[in-house]
Amino acid sequence: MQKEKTDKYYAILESAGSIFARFGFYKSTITQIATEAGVADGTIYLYFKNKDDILYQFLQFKTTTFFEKMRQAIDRSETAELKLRSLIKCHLQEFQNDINMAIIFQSEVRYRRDIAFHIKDISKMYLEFLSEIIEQGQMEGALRQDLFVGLVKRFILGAVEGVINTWVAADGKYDLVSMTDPLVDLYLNGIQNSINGTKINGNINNIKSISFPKENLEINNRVNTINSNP
Amino acid sequence: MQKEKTDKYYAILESAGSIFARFGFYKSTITQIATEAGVADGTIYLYFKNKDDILYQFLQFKTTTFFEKMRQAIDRSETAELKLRSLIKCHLQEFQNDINMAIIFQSEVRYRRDIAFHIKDISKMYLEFLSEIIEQGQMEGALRQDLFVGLVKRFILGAVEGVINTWVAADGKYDLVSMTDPLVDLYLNGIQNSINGTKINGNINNIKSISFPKENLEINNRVNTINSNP
DNA sequence: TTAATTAATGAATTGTCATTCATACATTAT
DNA sequence: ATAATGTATGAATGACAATTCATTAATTAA
Repeated sequence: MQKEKTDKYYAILESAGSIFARFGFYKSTITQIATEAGVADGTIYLYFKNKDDILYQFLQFKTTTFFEKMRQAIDRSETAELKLRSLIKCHLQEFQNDINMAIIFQSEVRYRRDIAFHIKDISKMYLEFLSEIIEQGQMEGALRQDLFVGLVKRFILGAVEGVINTWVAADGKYDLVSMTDPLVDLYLNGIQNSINGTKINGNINNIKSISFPKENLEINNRVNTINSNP
Repeated sequence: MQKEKTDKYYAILESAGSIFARFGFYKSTITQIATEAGVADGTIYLYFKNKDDILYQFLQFKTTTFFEKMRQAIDRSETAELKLRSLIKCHLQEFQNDINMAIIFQSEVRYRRDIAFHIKDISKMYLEFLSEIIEQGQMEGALRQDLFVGLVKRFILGAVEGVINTWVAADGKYDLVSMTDPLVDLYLNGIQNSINGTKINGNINNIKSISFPKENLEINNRVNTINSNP
């Protein structure tokens, strides 16, 4: 087992990302991953313990970078509202930049509860960021005092994920990052202390011009495994 | 292949639901399903084409009932706001009543894009209900005119699913249905036309007494498949 | 009551991969 | 130039599980 993270290591990781995203973890084979990475099947076992370990390391690698960027995005902003906006924007941006990661996070991670155990729970850190922001917002007086934080943070995370799922289902054909402001504005008009006055409805209107896909686009070019005559 | 939907057919379906929910589709075996249903392995093939077909029929069966109830819930209410409340309540209620279905919908369906093709896209009908409600609300003047409906409906669906995922991860230990009003109130304060006056914040405060689980509860009693020494 | 038909069984078959490992190649040290 | 060490290969192995099917049991018809 190689210790170094060589070029080959990363080639295998990225290839695995693309294969897992395309076929799902269980229907992906080592041979597929090896071929796409341009190595022999056996070579994979010089760098990874087994198939599970490939997924595990992929997630580990991606989440590390992901959360570092997220932390920076938050710290760069002052007020809770700006922090929230940065967080969501960063989330959408990173997923847009790496659709394989997006697909794997949205489907594989939720599915594989055993993986979640090893990745010290991806959503946990995210939800902690959100708690932090919401509580700061309440201190500042920008957010309502009567919020049930435990619910609000799931509410926020769930909604971003819903938007990402739609984007993934449409094969990433439109600009995801431009959803940031309309989305945050939807949150705020729920979270924001309305006594506080002026709502930020801003440029919500002109977003209508973005072509959001029809629902039935979601079932495009996928392999059907229900055999009619087995 | 039997045509009739006998007791045995339903026994197998429910058993499959429980096994799939427990181990995930790929790690579930026909033998497990057969044993739990109290039949022989071969018997399953008298009622189902293959393993995929079991999942497919399970979803078909569950969604049919689910959407019938949902349609009724909506039609029973007058205003858009009440319809939305009924929809969400019905959703949470049905999932709470059948946690196996909840688990399979939340993890398996999103994962298996090939299944979505056969189930004419579960979320599609849901999103259509939401469109209908939102547009009615805009007609009534209860909801903002400047809403981007395509985004708003994903926003709503995503947030409910986020709340359900948390509940599932906590093994359904708390009352999910009681999340309805706090959740809808979060939506409304974003969607609701604020010129329209009186916000419905109602009893949002006392919800704090419900013990929402800590994030790290999400990784409880799951089987770990990453073998240290394969 | 016996024959015909239908339903159920579970051991045997079969296909599919993950994983291994004997062999070959490459690189560095002597 | 040769040995020693580290990498890479891909055919062979073995485990596992979905599916089949010859056999048995149950039910219905005559």
